[in-house]
Amino acid sequence: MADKQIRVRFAPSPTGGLHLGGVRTALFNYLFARKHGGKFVLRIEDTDQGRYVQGAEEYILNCLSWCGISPDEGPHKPSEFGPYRQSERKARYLSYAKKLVQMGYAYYAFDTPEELDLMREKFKSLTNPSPQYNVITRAQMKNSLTLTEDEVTKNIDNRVPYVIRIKIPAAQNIVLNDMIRGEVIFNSDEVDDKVLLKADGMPTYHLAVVVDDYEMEISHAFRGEEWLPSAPVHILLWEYLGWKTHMPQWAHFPLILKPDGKGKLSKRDGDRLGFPVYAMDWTDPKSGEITKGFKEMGFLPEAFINLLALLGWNDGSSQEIFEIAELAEKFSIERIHKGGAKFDFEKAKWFNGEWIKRSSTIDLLPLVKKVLETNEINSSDEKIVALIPLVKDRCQLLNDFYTQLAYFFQDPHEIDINAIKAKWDDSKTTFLKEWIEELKTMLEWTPLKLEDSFKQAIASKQLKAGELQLPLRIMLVGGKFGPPVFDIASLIGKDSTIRRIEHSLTLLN
RNA sequence: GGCCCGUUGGUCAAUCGGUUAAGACGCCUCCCUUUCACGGAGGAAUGAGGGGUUCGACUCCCCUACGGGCUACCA
Repeated sequence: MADKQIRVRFAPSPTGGLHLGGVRTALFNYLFARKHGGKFVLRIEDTDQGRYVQGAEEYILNCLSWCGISPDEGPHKPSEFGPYRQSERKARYLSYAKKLVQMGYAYYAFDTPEELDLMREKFKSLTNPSPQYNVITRAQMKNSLTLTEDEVTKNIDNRVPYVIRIKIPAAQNIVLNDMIRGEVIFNSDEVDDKVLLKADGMPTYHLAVVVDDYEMEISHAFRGEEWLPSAPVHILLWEYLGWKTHMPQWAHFPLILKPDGKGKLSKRDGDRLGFPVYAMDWTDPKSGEITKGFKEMGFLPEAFINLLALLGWNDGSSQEIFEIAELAEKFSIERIHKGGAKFDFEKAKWFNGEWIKRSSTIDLLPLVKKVLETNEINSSDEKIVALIPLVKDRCQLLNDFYTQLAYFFQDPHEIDINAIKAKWDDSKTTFLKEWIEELKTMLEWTPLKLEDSFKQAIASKQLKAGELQLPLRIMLVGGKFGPPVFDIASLIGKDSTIRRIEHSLTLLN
């Protein structure tokens, strides 16, 4: 294994939006490949024609590309290991399935869905609510183990629909060596005769994953923990196909769980709790329904990757902010947790805030510009460049730049006038009216001059700066937030400053 | 129900037999700041329970409890 090329794969099925757990699996694969100088391949598991969704494959590629973890090989970048869509590899699965039947490791089964239901109903008991198709039950079903050879060939000739099932041996220990969990032992009596080849001629995941991992020379196979129970089927298949010595090293990643209750995180939880679950916006081609993604929610890909990497993995130090190259350097499968992690959106936002703070103005410029544009604010680059340093410490999501910047471009839509009213009186109105007159004659419109002017005027009226500076801010920006007030006044200009004060004054009457 | 995986503060988590059980998010207090953030200093908060093994267990073993996954001609 040491001298073998490291090859890993991410194998999503194109059924919809790309879940953050999927991105993390892709990321861990990518990091492992980078760390060991291997190849990261994308394989599309589109064997379920009923669940296939138009556009999902391209969308997945876009997500990975946005995250900066584009695969080295895949349908978009073929090499000698292709094709990379399982639907395009159909013929191979059939021939391997037949080979397994010939060798006695699999068999034809002609049971209809109704007959399967019937069987499950018949064998159902309190102690066994979901009977399997296994050593016991297969003897009573319609398959090439119970039928005569003639009957079987007749069925096939008559195009009676059939599936091919693996024939799980009785009373055998199947050992999985998992890089994260160590040795996991399964008893073959507990695993059922999984369908390998479906009636439509397509393989199930079980067959496809081992055929493809073998043919694509995958050295390490990583996937979510939900696959652990079917691992014995895959191990048996590697053995039966005579490829045991080529079997990849397995690792089953812990699941990403719902923040509140129980269970793995789903798209629904995001909708319910108000945070994204998909990497990017996903539009369902049938319903047209849009599901929000991290990208559109205002996440930086660097932050997204960073927070995902730390969900179930750490380098053993207390460092939390990593860029992708550093992750690739420090990553190791052995340091991945065994237990699932609840997703915490607050912490996710913190990561993003850290990355915004770390990003340069120039890197932020196009992103901020876009946020402003989607809110119908068009501005020169120069102005945005001047503004970004003023507010970026106040933004956790890119979209926060809109709230933090809008009042530089337009008068505030809403003014928290009640916050002013509470401690207002005529003397303050008078003061501002007089100060406006002074502003009108002001030649140098700089923060410093403005502050001087304001403070001197205040002093001469025997008022306190604190009592008027906050109201002034609210008049200019609409609320209690934003950079130093005289910076704002200076940047929005004389006319806007005076207009906004006057407007608030009329509201106060 | 069965099988499998897991279990350190509310959350993410360090520890790989000997520590006052790190750090981070969130929360609270204070400082900085006549706003909000950022930053700084503090604070509350953790080994599921019970048995072993050991001079010594968060760490190793067993049982229980709890959580999760799987149990499709879906992946």
